[in-house]
Amino acid sequence: MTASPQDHLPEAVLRPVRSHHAFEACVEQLATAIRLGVYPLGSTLPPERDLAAILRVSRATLREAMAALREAGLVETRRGRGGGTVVTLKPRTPSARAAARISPERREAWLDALEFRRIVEPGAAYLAAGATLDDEQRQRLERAHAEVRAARKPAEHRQADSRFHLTVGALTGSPRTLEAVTSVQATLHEMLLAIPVLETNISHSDRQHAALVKAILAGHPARARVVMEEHCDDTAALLRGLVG
Amino acid sequence: MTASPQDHLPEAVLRPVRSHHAFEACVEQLATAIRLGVYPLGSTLPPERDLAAILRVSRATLREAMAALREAGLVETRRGRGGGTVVTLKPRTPSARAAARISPERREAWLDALEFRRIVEPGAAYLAAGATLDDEQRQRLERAHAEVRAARKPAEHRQADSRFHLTVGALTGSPRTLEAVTSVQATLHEMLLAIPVLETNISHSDRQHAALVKAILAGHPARARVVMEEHCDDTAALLRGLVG
DNA sequence: TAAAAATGGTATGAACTCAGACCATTGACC
DNA sequence: GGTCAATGGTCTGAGTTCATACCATTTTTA
Repeated sequence: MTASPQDHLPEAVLRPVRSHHAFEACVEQLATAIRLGVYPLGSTLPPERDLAAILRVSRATLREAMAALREAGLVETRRGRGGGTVVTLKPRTPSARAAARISPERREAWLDALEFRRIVEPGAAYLAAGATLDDEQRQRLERAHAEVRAARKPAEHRQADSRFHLTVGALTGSPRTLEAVTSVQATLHEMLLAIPVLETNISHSDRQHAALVKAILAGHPARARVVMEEHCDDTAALLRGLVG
Repeated sequence: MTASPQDHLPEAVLRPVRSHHAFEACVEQLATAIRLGVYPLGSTLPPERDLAAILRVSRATLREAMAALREAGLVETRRGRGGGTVVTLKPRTPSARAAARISPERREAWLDALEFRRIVEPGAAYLAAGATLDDEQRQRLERAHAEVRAARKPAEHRQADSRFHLTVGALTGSPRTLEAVTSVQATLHEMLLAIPVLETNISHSDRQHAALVKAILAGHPARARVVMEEHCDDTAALLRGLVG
């Protein structure tokens, strides 16, 4: 039994406790959900009381977050029955804004996200393919895929792609896995908006999506994982070249 | 563009923002680090000011957490130069306490952790084997492995095993991956203490550890991943039978 | 032996968060 | 048209957390 902490584990294992301001964390989550297209343009967010319960936060705090979202132009709010908060943010066009200078820390975080994604999303595909899916779940996956194919503008395509990956994560039935996929997609989305990326090869990407859907619906975990790995590798290769 | 939120993603994507009390989160993290053996019996925690900085929390809040740890008998504190807070918690013997009744929610969370682990730890092994490791890192891995083999009492073996897996996570160089491994190991540790598990097959487990170390040091990612997958599957099969 | 340094211990006022109650507005339903 | 339910808007007092000092104790070092 040693009398000193092991190796350099301590510094690496202890993580910052959540950010001071709860309302900032709420803004973060809601803005991410909106940008990723979980709540698309024109959709209504849940009532404040419900959202507060979901985020485990007081209504007062949630309302601060909502005010910030309103301020930033992501949503608008109407009172009264049938009212609520509606998404007004149009999906941004990728690379619409010139890439701001990227801090080294952010660059590190981005590259880390790509590595983590290479683990998490293929794992999610594996789990989803191994799960027994009911008809509704199968339709959900096919609908998400159809929306990606149907999207014409780059901005819509980007959101539909996020939703597709989140849907795969949701099909795993594993909350932790979905949380990891969400976190990874949020960072990926941030990267794709900040980097003036060349037009991605959409048809190539769609062939991979199609193969993935097929493997999941057919219940071939190993196949689904390989396809997702290739998909992640292709995106990562493109992005790494532009970031690193 | 629809006018309603997509599918059932919203409920699944939005996560509770944080536990209300920052000091509870600190207690949680520190207690986990101590129980997992990151800070073994007799080791000294970092000074309060440093810990507060690491956890991004005020010293006042950190001290509340420390008081709780003292209260619970995990640590003792001495003042003055050369003083500090020392770990006094002896590692618990697995299944020393009769299994308390396990709530359905906890059971769900545990099963979820096993699924997530099946993704994360093999992924970490893959990354670690693919990374170029310097001599110190290689020695760290071998030392962690040696400590597992050297451990005689079940309680010490349990901690050494945790540290071994955390070490693999740390070797990936990916903060997100290490965070995921830490979270998974914390839940796994909780399970192993709460369930009156049969004596695990230590020699079997050690053969897998040895194969894993070999694959990582030799730089064979695919091999490392397969070995870790089998290792996770074996543990999971054992635990699932007792939990589910 | 005295000073300095490193550590935990204490105090204070401001900012944040919470829970719960109540108010105001609007649309749905009878 | 009237009633009511669902929704956002407001208020308040208590509990938490923070940042920043300053104090007390012990060991190291000059």
